[in-house]
Amino acid sequence: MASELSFTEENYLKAIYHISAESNESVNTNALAESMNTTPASANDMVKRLAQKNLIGYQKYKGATLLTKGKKIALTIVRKHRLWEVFLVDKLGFKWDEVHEIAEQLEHIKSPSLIKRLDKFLGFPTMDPHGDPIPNEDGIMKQTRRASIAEVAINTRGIIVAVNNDDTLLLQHLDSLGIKLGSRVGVLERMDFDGSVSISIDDGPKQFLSKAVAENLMITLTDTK
Amino acid sequence: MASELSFTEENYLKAIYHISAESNESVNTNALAESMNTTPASANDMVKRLAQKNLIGYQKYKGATLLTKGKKIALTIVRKHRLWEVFLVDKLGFKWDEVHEIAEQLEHIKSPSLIKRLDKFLGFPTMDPHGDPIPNEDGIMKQTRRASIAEVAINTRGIIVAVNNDDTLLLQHLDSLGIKLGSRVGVLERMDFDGSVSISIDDGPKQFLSKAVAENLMITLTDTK
DNA sequence: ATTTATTTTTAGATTAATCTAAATAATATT
DNA sequence: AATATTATTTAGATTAATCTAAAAATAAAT
Ligand SMILES: [Mn+2]
Ligand SMILES: [Mn+2]
Ligand SMILES: [Mn+2]
Ligand SMILES: [Mn+2]
Repeated sequence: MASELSFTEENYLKAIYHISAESNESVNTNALAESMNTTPASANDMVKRLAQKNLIGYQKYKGATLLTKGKKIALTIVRKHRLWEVFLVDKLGFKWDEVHEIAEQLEHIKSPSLIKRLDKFLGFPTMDPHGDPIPNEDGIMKQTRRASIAEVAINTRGIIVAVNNDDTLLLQHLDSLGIKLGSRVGVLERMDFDGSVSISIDDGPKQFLSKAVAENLMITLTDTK
Repeated sequence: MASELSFTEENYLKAIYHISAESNESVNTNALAESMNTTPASANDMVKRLAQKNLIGYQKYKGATLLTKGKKIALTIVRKHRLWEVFLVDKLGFKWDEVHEIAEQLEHIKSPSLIKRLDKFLGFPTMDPHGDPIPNEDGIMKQTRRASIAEVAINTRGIIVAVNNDDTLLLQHLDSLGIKLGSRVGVLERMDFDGSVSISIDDGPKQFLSKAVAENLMITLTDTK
């Protein structure tokens, strides 16, 4: 049977999913431990547990990879996390930099019908407040083509669809600049010296972003004119 | 510091609250164990833990009582449970007999601002879908005067505000009779032989209720005419 | 190819929450 | 008052999840 996973097991599966989504490689113990804010010994213990349950593939010294069943669970957690974030922002009026920790708890509520109804109540959203795609019930999410403002060509225009960083300080900085999801961005100039860029938001005045900030701002390419 | 209670500790506090709400006596080990679906040994262990934390008063062989701090926590859990039940019914369209188990999970989400916003989003309700009062932030709830249909005088009129039983079979039976919270009831007759009663719902046709059903239907007294 | 450094795994402890079975205390019954 | 019954507590184990410290394997550097 499904045998009901613990919150901890679910969180590990999600961490393995997120880490391997970037690298496409098997997830090594140290990276997993760091992501989970725990020790390599603990991560190793859990990896063995999850392998036992046929949720991940694991061989000694060779890291972990999600198996079909584990990946499906991970995507369900991601789906719930992002749907709840939409609820918190759209319905309860939270700001987008306040919702992650609460969603971290809500994502573990076990009730398929709850998520079905929540999805409908929210109007079947495809993106969370940070622009990350929401997997559907089958774990499929439409991958929008993206690039960071730091790497995009001059004169590129696009729409901000994601911020690759949950750091509250960054999110608040963006708020103060009037930058939010859905903002239309034009990339005007790039200083080769430090990688900083000048941009305009919604055809407003020129503003400057450091490379560190620009790297975290993902846009969909709409127009290169 | 608050030191963050576990779900289990919260559930025990809530159970102690509910059991002692009826009897006004200290809660004995066996009753607590039964309510928690566990063994007396486990309940006894937990009672010692909670006493250690000054949440409950406890002396060997003399049962447990909530202390100020523990009662406040218990009432917060009850508040969250009932607010979430309102959400599930009013916003997501669940039926009132489907929400308890989900609320049992949601009640443990830790975020005061979430509950504040949820309360506002729901329009500051004072009753949950089963007619139970929702404690405010200070743990105060307005106690409506209630009586069961089984004990009320003939010709009493009132509004159904609670069903004293979570049994799905009962709740479905009531649904089939068109009886729900907020229904206006007139008590027409009572058979002394078996305690069954005839009533009308919302001035509709005469319907019969067994004593067992009538006992679980609580009304507020509006009119004795 | 050795040596050094890093990563990964194991061994052994700890804490929360639970259980079974046995012991003890409190009640109830003769 | 002695005995039987019931309620409560303790003793000893178990499981999940975690840790520290030590051992083993792999990778990197000389
Ligand atoms: Mn998030
Ligand atoms: Mn989580
Ligand atoms: Mn309930
Ligand atoms: Mn609960």
